[in-house]
Amino acid sequence: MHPSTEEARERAIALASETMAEIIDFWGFKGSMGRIWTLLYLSSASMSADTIAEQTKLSAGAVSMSLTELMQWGLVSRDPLTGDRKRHYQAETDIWAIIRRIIRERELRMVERAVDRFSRAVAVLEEANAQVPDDREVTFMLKRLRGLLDLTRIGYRLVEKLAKDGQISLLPIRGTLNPEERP
Amino acid sequence: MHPSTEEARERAIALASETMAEIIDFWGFKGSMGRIWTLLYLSSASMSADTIAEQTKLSAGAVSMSLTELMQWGLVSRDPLTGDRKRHYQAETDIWAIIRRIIRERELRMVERAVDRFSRAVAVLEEANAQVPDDREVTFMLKRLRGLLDLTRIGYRLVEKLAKDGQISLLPIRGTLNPEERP
DNA sequence: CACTTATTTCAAAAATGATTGAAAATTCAA
DNA sequence: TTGAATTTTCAATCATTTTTGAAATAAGTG
Repeated sequence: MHPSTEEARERAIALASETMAEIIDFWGFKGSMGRIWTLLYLSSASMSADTIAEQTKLSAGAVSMSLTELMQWGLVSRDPLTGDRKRHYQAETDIWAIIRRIIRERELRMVERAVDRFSRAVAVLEEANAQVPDDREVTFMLKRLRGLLDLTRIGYRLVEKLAKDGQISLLPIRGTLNPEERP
Repeated sequence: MHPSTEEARERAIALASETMAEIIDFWGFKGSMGRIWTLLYLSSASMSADTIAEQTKLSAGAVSMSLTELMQWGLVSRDPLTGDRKRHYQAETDIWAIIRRIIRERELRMVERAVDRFSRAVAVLEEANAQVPDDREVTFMLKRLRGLLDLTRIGYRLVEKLAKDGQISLLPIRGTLNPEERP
């Protein structure tokens, strides 16, 4: 760690961690989680919470909470071998494994919930339709809602497959998205 | 539109539009955009802004702003044939086309920006490395940062392909995500 | 143990994002 | 044109999320 490279290292960290903050924020995590992960990812040595706080200019509390969440998602782990009172943290580097876990534990659940709710909406309308048949508007809504439900189910299988083996083809979607236009 | 089906229709709309609000919010749009789109999508007739405001309990201003944004993303269009002073709006129903447009115009740009910024970070370190060769830390950071950049570039090509023809395989990613572990 | 240091928790503050409401601008029918 | 109706804009308000800071808890050391 030559001192004269410090400025360059700092600039690189700033650029990379801001970028990662944006990406991770887009995925619904706090930007500071992205910054902390990047800081650790770009450091050859593991870091203590107070060093992280210092470098990211976050409070001790914020760092503690972010680290907890990062560890819950498996993005960061504790360094077991550190001759120090303080705990040290290191970034998980298998990014593909991280992505799969997040897809499995979060995106899949979201799509699952969507399938469930769209199904309930369809059920409500089917019930009304049984009571009062031939209501034009109910028939229309049912058609569209079933299309949405079909699509969401396809999405579920896609995300499931992606989480499982990192392979995906969107081909089966085409042509089923506009159910009312089917022959 | 049999009056006795009204309650069922309202329940179905509430269920579906809440679900869509969640999904769209996750994708970084305002939830109310999802609610408005769903309301229009489930209606056989196009709707005026004030009807939308009434049904969604949003202010005229919020509806106007949301409709503008929805039209910019091609999620909603104006109904050209309406014998009415007021403008009427209708939902775009080709969901696959919508998804592709959003991927093309938004996700792709985000990944593009990320590639650019990671490249700049790499350039900064390469410069430092030329000045002061053999700095262990700079070397380490370069290795990791190049891995991140590679990965982002693969992501770019993937998203590009997805936007272009709705087909994607993540297979090429595997094995390149952990660059320091390559043979 | 007892004591110091490190970490977590959480209510309050700050920051950010969404919505309102009313004024300004635009549209359209007469 | 004009003027009523509609739509847009935007500063202010409201709501949500993130961060702080300090007290409470836990962990490690001698």
